Amino acid sequence: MGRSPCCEKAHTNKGAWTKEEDQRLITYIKANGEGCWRSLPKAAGLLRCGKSCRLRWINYLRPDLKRGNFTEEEDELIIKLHELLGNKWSLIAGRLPGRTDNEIKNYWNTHIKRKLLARGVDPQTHRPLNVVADHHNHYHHQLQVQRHFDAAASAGHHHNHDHFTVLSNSPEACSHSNDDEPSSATPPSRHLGIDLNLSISLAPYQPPQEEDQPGEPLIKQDDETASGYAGNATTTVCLCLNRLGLHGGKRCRCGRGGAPSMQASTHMFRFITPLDNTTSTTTMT
DNA sequence: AATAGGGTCAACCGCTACGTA
DNA sequence: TTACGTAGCGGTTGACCCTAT
Repeated sequence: MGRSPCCEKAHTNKGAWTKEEDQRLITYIKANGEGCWRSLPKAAGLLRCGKSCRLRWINYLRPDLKRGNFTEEEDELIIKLHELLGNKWSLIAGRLPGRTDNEIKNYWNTHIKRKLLARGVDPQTHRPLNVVADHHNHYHHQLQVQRHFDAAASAGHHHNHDHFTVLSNSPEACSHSNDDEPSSATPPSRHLGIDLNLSISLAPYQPPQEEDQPGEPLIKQDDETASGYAGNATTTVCLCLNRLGLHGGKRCRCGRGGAPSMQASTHMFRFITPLDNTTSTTTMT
């Protein structure tokens, strides 16, 4: 019955990490890099579950972590991203370099929730507490945006600061929003006041150089990021939903996504998101 | 000084998604 | 197509810390 445990529980430490354990983990990852968390504990000489090692590294030991208090700007960004994405902490964390999903989740639950309540705003719906909200439409909008995020996040970029833009440039892009949905009134390439210029990146987020041109609803992928790691090799990311992923430097041949015949311009991909029987065309550049 | 209560946050747990054989 | 293994995510827990009494 039930699933098998992720590791041998009988011989693993639990609870707080010691300095010695931390040092072992740091030393091992510096020498061998991240990855293969299951086998890492044994290789590093740690009596820990692989999941525990991964969590410890990601949430505490990673050298690029920004420790310390959240700034007011970070607060507001988290609030806006949460309004857009809901409890997608890893995606929110991707927009806040040096912050972890766990840290943001904790901060949300301990500080921001209270802050919003003090403002008279419901932390879940981001609507005034005295308004009976139409949650369905709000959820629907979030879901659709999340599908875009999830799709790209699934390309294996989870903790590498994926950053996306949902460019709601056309009425169709927000046709699922109800009238009081804030996004319906936001100008192109901005959503809830956030620059959501969409790109998928394995590198830390860099703000876009210039405004995007108005046009179709877009999910944008930077040229640099389209190449995976910022380098010369071009690794195409296919975002056709069923075949999402990296294709080893070759364009996807699924016929819907990055097939060369689909688009004359380079780095431009399209995919169709069959959401509730409406066709949402998304373009990748 | 002792202690109760609340706040914070690191860590764990269970689940899902995805890759591969 | 299916089964299995692994990585990652989000919710929850509990130990520790701080403050008020």
